[in-house]
Amino acid sequence: MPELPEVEIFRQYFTETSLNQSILEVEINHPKVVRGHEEILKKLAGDQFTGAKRWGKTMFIETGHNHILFMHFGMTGNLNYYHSTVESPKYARVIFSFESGFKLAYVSKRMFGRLGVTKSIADYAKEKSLGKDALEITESEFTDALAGKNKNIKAALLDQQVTAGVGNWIADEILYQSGIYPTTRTRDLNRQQLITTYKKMQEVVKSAIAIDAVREELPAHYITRYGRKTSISCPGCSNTIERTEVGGRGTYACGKCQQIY
DNA sequence: CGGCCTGTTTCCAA
DNA sequence: CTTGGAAACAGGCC
Repeated sequence: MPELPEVEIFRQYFTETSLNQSILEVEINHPKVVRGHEEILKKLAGDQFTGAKRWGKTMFIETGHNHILFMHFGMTGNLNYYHSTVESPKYARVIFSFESGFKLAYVSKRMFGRLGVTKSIADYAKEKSLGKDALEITESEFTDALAGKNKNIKAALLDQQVTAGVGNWIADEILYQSGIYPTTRTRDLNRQQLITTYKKMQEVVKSAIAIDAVREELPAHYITRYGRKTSISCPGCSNTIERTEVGGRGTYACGKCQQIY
């Protein structure tokens, strides 16, 4: 699930459910997903969550004190808010109980995600070398960050140090919408093509957020609408969308509508 | 049983 | 320093 749009929806969900109520207890069902000392997470008991921000695929939760809870969701994480009379969701790895009788679970099936406490968002971003968020980065910052890179454009888009938030399916969609084949070397793209890529990145990310990151509701001219199980035909030319591997990741593209430059 | 997966890190090679 | 490949993490689904 969690690329930028999904994490943004998690952030909205969190904001609507979990703010400004006392935390009674922090239950750690699986210590492996906690980065750093478990004790520091437990100390959130008695505190409250006061706000939530997002940078790329990471969510940052502000508290009444001077520490920030970060959550990264890996490939299979999400949040679940429910009443304590209801059974906790499967794969709930960390559970925050509130005075209200509700709970918030950090759910992670494959446990690739991590959560923990950091001093500030800037500290975390620096430690992880996060580039500017895909929605925050300006056109010229984006083209500057890509200029001269020798790696293929898909790998560059996935590089969180270039811009943070783009994941595998968004990268495929950006390149499909831009008419650029994923293996094109970044330095072989001219400025105008990089600007197109930037604009399509904004468009894809924003439209995914607008439909609450429910893939099936993406526009009909998107190729990533149906996930990756069924073979689909290109909305532009009706050829079958090909599946290849680029940078070790499954990649979908149209060999006719996307050019190698 | 084998292959695949919306992510990241680490190690190694060129 | 840059790039890319492979493995590892864990659990399911087809």
